[in-house]
Amino acid sequence: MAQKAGVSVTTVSRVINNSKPVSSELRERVERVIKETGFAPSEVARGLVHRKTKLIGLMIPKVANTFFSQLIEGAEQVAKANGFNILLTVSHMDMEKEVDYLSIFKDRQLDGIIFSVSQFTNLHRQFFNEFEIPTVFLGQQIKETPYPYILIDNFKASYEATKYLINKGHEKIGILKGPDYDISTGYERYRGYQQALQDAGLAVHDDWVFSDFHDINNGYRGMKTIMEQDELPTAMFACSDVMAVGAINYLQDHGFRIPQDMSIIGFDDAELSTMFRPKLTTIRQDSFEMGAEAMRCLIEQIVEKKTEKKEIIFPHQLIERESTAETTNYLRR
Amino acid sequence: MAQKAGVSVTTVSRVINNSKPVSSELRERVERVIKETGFAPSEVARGLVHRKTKLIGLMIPKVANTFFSQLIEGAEQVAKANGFNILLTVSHMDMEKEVDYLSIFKDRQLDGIIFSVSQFTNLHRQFFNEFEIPTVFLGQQIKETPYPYILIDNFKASYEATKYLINKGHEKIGILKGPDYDISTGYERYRGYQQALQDAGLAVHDDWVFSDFHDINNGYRGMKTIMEQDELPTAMFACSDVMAVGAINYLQDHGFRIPQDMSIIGFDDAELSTMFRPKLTTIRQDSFEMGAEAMRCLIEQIVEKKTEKKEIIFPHQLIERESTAETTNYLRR
DNA sequence: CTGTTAGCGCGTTCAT
DNA sequence: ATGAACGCGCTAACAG
Repeated sequence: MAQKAGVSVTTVSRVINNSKPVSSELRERVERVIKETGFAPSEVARGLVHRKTKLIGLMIPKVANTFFSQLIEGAEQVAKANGFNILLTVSHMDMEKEVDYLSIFKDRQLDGIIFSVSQFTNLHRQFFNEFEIPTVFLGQQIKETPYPYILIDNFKASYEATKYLINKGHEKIGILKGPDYDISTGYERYRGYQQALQDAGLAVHDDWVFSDFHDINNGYRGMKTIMEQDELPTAMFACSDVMAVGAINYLQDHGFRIPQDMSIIGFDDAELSTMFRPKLTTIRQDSFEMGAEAMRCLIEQIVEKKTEKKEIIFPHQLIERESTAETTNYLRR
Repeated sequence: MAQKAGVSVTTVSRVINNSKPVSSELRERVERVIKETGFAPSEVARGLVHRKTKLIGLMIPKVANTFFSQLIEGAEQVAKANGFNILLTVSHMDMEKEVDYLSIFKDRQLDGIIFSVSQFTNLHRQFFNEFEIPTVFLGQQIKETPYPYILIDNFKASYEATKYLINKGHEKIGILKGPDYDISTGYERYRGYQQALQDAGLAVHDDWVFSDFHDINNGYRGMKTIMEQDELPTAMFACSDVMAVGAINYLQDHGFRIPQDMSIIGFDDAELSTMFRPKLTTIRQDSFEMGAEAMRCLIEQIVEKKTEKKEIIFPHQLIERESTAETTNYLRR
């Protein structure tokens, strides 16, 4: 390339990067050859020199889930706009895999990491102690690293969801939640639910609590389990829209009407929640924007070369639709 | 690292790669230091030497779509198992972006590309003429490159879907399809529909043909448009489950019953199709496995260092559920 | 303004 | 069995 234009590689580098003045004659000559050959500098070699790869590691538990797939799109868009690309990994909630991927991120010298941790174990701790790499945590309050995290106030949102049901006259309220070790959808959301009940002088009924991964079948199973109890709730707080839909499926399949026979509130406001009938009353969180903001925050760390502990709390919003109603002549077994 | 162990970098390289015999004494010494320091070789530098990055570029039009999100998971899993990682890009059906990303893939010296093209333009052609990089096309029959493509037989699948409706006694059948330039979901599926009608001596009714991106709102809009005609179909072939769901939403919102008043068959067999009520009759395609197979095929090209034109046709399957029925006293306006 | 030199962190000769 | 020297493709520092 350089000799084709009859100049030194340095000159080529200079016209490409506009890093130093080059006489218009040489510049033109170089530019012409670039056009002709379609030459473009190797990002790998550049990465070696600059110790920057312009690559962001994005690690999430699952792709096939509206929350995360939207989040990916938000992150990708911001990354692209700033000249970064995304290396995507899927952890499937497997903590060993997570740590494994972290070390791959390090070896590949990624410029930064956006990480939706399932659980912060000692191995995670060790990694972040040992290596310094700009990071943004997603969905969990990771307080023991110097890096920002971004999430909604799960406790508050769940408190509001439960309170909303209580205000509708419900006193018997069950919950379909994530696994216990999932801090946000398993632990925090349960806490909010619990607190709301307690503040209203209502008791938590253990038989109405069901925990598992968020998928439709578990929603179905969870609702089934609960409907097999002697005493039945009149409303359910589902910690995800898919859980809510699974629950509604079970109920409808067994002759119950929503919301007349059971009120159900979901969480996420996935596309699902408006295409499903009845349309879901739910808690909205803007996952696309959360992905975008996480990426912005990360890129800021990278270019400013400094990270400050930040807590970014995203707003949530209760959206009332058709799956919830006032308590009135509700069925009893 | 090398001096910490009191050996040359070469020796370190040898124990890490097991490339040449090293005395057990030095080996142990090196291994100990590796353990202690957590040293791992820079993948970037390795990439520069080997001209291999162990990175696969995956380009798809959208993430938040079951078909693609499952496909990503399939591809990621196989990549991971073979020591590759995925650089993910989202094209949003924008052809300029596609070409843009292709050139990024080249500059980053990715080892291979999995590419869901929206439309193969001259710029695409030019790229693949100019540069040699292992590729697998996804979802479209790209015949003009030496690279394999993988897809289902869209024509046949649509033919079967339409035929199924005809066998149920339907003679007035509409279609909700992708945009015209989308070869697979817009063009091929329409062709299959058309051919099935023709073979049955039925005419294509242009007023019952609606084309747009596959999303729920367009399904709703499309169905609305069609239901505003003077003459109405008794069955619809929706070229995606989301379109089908949008259509059903419109119909149900306006007092029609599915399948009694209108039969609807979808396409994809997304998770959606069983959680929605009525459960969707649909054409199943295994997107997870397609992603996995695409990745296998690509990695094979990479390691064997030779590519042969292959056409991989994936099986599809009609799954009968609740959204379709025999024609009987169907409504007329 | 331009070219030469050095070095980013490895792997791969080629000597020893 | 080991290490020194070279090169992967690029940019930064130094000369001229």
